[in-house]
Amino acid sequence: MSTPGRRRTAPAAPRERDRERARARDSTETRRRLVEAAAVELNTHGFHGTDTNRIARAAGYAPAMFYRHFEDKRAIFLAVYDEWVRAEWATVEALAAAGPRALAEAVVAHHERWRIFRASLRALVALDPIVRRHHRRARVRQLETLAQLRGGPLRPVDDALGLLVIERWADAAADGEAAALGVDRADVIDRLAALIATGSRS
Amino acid sequence: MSTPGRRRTAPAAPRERDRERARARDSTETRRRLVEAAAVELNTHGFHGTDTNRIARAAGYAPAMFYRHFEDKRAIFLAVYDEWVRAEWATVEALAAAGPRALAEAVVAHHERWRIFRASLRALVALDPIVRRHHRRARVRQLETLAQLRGGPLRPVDDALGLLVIERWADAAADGEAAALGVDRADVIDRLAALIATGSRS
Amino acid sequence: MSTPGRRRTAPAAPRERDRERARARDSTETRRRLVEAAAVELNTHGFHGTDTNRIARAAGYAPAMFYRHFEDKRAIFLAVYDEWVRAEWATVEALAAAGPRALAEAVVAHHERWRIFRASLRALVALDPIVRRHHRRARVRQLETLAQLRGGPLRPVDDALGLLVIERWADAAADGEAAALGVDRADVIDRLAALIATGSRS
Amino acid sequence: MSTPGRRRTAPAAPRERDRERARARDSTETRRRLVEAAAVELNTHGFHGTDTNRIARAAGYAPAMFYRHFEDKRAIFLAVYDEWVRAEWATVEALAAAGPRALAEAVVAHHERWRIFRASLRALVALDPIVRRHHRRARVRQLETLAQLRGGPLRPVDDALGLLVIERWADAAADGEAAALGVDRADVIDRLAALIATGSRS
DNA sequence: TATGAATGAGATTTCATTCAT
DNA sequence: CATGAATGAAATCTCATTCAT
Repeated sequence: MSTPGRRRTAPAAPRERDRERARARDSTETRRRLVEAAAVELNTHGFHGTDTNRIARAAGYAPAMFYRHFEDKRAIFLAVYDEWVRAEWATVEALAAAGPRALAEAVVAHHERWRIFRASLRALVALDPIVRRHHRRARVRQLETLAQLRGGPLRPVDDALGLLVIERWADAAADGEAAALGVDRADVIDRLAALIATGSRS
Repeated sequence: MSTPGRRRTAPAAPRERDRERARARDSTETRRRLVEAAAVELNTHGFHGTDTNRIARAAGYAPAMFYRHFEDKRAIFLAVYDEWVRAEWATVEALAAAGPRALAEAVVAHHERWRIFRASLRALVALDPIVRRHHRRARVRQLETLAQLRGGPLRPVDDALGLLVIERWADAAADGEAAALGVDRADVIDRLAALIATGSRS
Repeated sequence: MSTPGRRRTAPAAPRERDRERARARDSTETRRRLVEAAAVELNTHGFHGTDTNRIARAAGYAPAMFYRHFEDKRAIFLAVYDEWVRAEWATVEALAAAGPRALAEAVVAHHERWRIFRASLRALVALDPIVRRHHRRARVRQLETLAQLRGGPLRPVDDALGLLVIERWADAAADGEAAALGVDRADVIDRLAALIATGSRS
Repeated sequence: MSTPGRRRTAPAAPRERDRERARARDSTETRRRLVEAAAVELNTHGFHGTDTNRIARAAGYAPAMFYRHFEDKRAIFLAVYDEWVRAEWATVEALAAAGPRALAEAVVAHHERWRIFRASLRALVALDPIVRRHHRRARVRQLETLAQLRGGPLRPVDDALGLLVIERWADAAADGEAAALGVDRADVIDRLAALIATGSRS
């Protein structure tokens, strides 16, 4: 329409939602909720199966709200990724003392929980230069953390290739690929534990 | 532009065209062309960035032609995948005698060529049950081929986990991930060669 | 959704529409219909009040059809503009021999019919560089046609400024602006006729 | 960017800010600022390209503030228009004694400054009845002022059509339309001066 | 076999406008 | 007076897929 001043809808505030809404009137909290909702959506439908309107709705907001907090879908994807990394390394650090087996178990469990999300991550890293850059920075940090945990200096080749193997095996255990190849979860965890224990000298 | 229907295929001289047409009357030839075109598209834009109309046009056909040969986009994706596996193992078999280094080199090169396609593959394997099933069957066959190549019996855990490592390292070398972690292509190939030589006893 | 192969709707062909449809299966005819429908929409709601989905629907097509024929809304706007210019000059040429009064009358009538469309045109010419360029080219051609009609050589300043005055007065008569200033349609036509007769020596 | 709420206004030093705040407590001052900001926005992006949130932000306020002072976007548009008319006639009156050339020059300069805004004005006048009514009232007043300036009685047809020509030529000079038709600014000003000098007896 | 035209359905994104404080 | 958060409602554009010939 060319003339201004239309408006048709009467909002009508649903009773039950009021308290939620009240709490949500805080920008960082809103953002947190969006990220949380996005994590679930992305981990259920993958990046391309997720739509921003649904993320917003799932978080309890109107579609437009999404764009007040994130430039686009990729941006929230990266936010979820950061959160994911944070959570994984929190776990790893918490279990550092508990020994390699516990660590291996935790890593696999973490990958199990985030199976779909991780699949999208890998695809986007290959397809989207911005995601790639972001991912690589995080990787380098992971490597440093790993070296610190091990207490030794960074051994580029070993640590890097070892990290990739850990990830790959954890993914394979997590999404049933290992099982499909006749290797069961426990076997993978054994190997992972061994790998973590010795470092990645293959 | 206001006119639709941008063609991408070169028209070809009348004479030659007739012969092409004649050949094209052959259903398998048509299919082959579609798969070939799809391979390029998929390996350039990824699964979600590829559009079936473009595949058909790139192969020299109208959009509807696509659906005479493939149920849907996934179907042609799987056809490309099969072709990809075939090509890889043809290479592997051809080089089996040339020693582990040559093999490692060839595998990395192959992954380099198919970087984008592989990224989509990994994502779809996680997201789409049909792709997953298809992929797993191919994997099992790969494992058998591998054992044959090695001349020994199948050692499930070692061979399976080894295969995953080969793939992962080859991908990492192929898409620059290794380099980003401070490991250069040659290092990866060294390790791959070593891995292939010993089998996967890590 | 991330997995391919959904499709839910059964099209159901409305009986009565069949013949229309059949005729429409011709690209230039479709384009013509879209332009025709766009002319009506644009001349009713203005450029910003017009939506491409409505144009397509009004022409008897699904929204997507619009984009097979026009890059965007501006493109169809320009197509309508071209058609408008064509129609106006066809009229002018047809009436060239009928004398200045008849011409003046016809021009005002034409502007009356296209009042809203012209309003958008003027705004877009100022705001959109591409529309501006397009418009200016058409203007130069108009000037040449005008000189030819008059039988004399092009007198840049007189002809150009005269053309602007013709347009402005015709617009003013057409949209009631003249009336609001106490000048009625007939007066404007008198003046226009005089102006056309003498050329624009003010 | 993933964070919302890009501010455009410079924060201003604490001291000075207080005083600004104090002044801003004055409702008319707030209104004035909004109108000023709106003038810039409207004259940069046109009516449809201007967003009320941006107007408010540019004026140093939150979006909601806009709606405390104006019913809707059209309302502020009309306020800017009034201001525009006021400014133009102030100029005209100031230069009345300076002769037609100076006047013509000033009018063109004024239109140059407000090129985009005027384009939106013309479109809205045609499309929006309320803007139209408003505009017409202002026009009638202009006509009266014009007659006063000239010192003679109102000659409806001549004055009205003359006013339209002045406007049209000034616009054409202002937005380069004249130049595109091969008439340069100086020529337009000559003609305008002549027109102003004689009144509009064409 | 082959086609060009056609489409339903939706995802992304924007904006005028209101609400709770 | 002033605000930041929030939103309903759409418009643009894309794409896998089918239809009529």
